[in-house]
Amino acid sequence: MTARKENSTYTLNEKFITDCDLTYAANKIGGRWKIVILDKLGTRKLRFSELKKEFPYISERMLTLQLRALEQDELVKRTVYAEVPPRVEYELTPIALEFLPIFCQLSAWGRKNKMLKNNRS
Amino acid sequence: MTARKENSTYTLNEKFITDCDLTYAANKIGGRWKIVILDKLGTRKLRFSELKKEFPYISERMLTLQLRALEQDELVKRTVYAEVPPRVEYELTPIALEFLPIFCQLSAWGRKNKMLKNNRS
DNA sequence: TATGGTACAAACAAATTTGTAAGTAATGAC
DNA sequence: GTCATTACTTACAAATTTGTTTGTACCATA
Repeated sequence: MTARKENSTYTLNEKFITDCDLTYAANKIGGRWKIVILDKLGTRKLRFSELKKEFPYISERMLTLQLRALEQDELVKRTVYAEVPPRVEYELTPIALEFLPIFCQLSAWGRKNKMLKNNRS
Repeated sequence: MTARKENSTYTLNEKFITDCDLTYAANKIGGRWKIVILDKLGTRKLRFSELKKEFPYISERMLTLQLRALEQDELVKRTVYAEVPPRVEYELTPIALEFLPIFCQLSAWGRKNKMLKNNRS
């Protein structure tokens, strides 16, 4: 959300990349956290504090940032319950659900190729 | 490849994330360039200069770095022909080929959801 | 002897991402 | 009136990623 030079190569490259369907999708789930968060939410709704427990070392800041970004991209729906102490639940939207089979395949690739790598070292 | 603090939260988080099959795989193709490069190489072998033409604003340095990383991860095979002027060809390895169907699905997701977004704005 | 094309490498700089530490608001229990 | 709880926010700092610029090795050809 910081200001950015309009015509830096950085920005031109970014545009080029998000024009492509493939990398448009990839960017939605890029970075260190988004995929795991979506994956966790794939099994069930979770509150902020429950999510935090899933990732032992994530900072609250990071978790909030990622959730906000996912919300912005309409991959996650946020529901606030006006209680004290507050309760907030996060769940996947329909378009995020479509990612789940892809995650499965990625996961299968990972499982397989981690094994191959281990058997050689 | 730079030195890093061994037990920073950053590193702990990274370990946590690459332990997971899903994010292990995601990390192999993460960042701005790897997916597009693999995708281009999915159609045919390409030389360095041909790849560069595919991405109008990429710097040679970036392209080299990404190709090196992909080679390191055994997703890309590099062949040098001892000619003058030099010729180097890049092609996918068998394990990289397995990513292609996943890219297709990601691409389909992108196409669909970019359209949805455009129709609303 | 000078020039040109290919595929880089090195030094540096900018931009973005991720992490740290501290603080806030609301409210009901003690 | 103090404290604990939850889900954050803010200001700051560290780490990583990406980009810019300049330079190099190779030898064929002019």
